[in-house]
Amino acid sequence: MTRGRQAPPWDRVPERLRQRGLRWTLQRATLLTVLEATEGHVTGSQLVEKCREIEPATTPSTVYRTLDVLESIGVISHSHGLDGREEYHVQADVQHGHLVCSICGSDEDLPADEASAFVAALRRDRGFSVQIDHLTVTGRCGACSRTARGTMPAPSMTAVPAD
Amino acid sequence: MTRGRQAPPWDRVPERLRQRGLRWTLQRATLLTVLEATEGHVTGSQLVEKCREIEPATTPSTVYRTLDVLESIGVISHSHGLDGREEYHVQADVQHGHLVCSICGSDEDLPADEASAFVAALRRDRGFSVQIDHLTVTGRCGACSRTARGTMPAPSMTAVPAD
DNA sequence: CACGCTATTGCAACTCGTTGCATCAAGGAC
DNA sequence: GTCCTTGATGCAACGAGTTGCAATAGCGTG
Repeated sequence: MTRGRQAPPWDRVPERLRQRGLRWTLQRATLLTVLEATEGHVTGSQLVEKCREIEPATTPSTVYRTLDVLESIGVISHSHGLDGREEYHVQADVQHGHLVCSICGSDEDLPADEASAFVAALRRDRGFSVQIDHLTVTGRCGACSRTARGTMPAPSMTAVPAD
Repeated sequence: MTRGRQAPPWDRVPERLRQRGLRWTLQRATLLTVLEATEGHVTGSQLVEKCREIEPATTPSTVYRTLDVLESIGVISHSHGLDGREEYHVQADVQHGHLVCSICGSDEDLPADEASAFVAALRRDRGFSVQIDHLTVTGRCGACSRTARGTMPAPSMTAVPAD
């Protein structure tokens, strides 16, 4: 999925911030360094830890606030995992959502074009413009659909004796 | 919303629990009472509070654990709000997901049939069976799409001319 | 280069949920 | 009715994030 696009999303971030009256600080540089070295998605707390490896004085609140800022200028985006926990990922070349399996926890990318019809319909019928990068669809992945016996009424939970 | 269906989802819950070797307790009765009186969605903490109005001794952990149990037998289901916080709702007659606006926070129901093509495609192409009740789509609602001028940085994607 | 405005930081306190554990009690067996 | 198994409860400690606030420090100005 590494098609074209020359400028990485984290390019010229300091300038982009300053243009908006925001500031470039050591803490932000640290976080950006971590993000540049990150592939796929990470949770907020993982980012805090990674930042601490570089800069032990890193504070959670600063990281989370910086993540918000970076998201606002399009450097990253976030969605929510199975438990609603935050998942950040650097803006990929191809916009995508996520398919998370509520049984095994697997997480497949859902390229924007696979959801385009759905997105288009929502825009047409309701004027609702979907933020695909924030979309997380929960359900049962192919493997688990075949494995898990039809025991469960809704693929809601992971376990339960059920006897 | 209240089409056919004779048996409410919370009908015969005690029996259904016992059939699985689970138990019917005062605390569970309290929560069920609250749920029966609830329309739409509620967050976990709201449920805890409502339970406390009836039974002040209510403990959060018990409520959350009971919610898990009730979800496992299909009485309720949950999805995640904008901030990833839990949103519970009693199993409605019509299965639905949610369209949450990241600007004004509005939350429209998305009836299952409006997503059926999307759901069918995912099952066909990937064997993934979507849990529609857990689906929360984030984006801009119709009103905000028209109103929101580039004022807000928030909806990362959709806008952000980055300058 | 010094100045001043205000964005940013770090801390502490707080909210929402989760989890380990010892204790309690539902409810089936006899 | 009493016993006994094991599910359920309450508590306390914890993890992820958020927020108010006073102190700090970018960075545009003059």
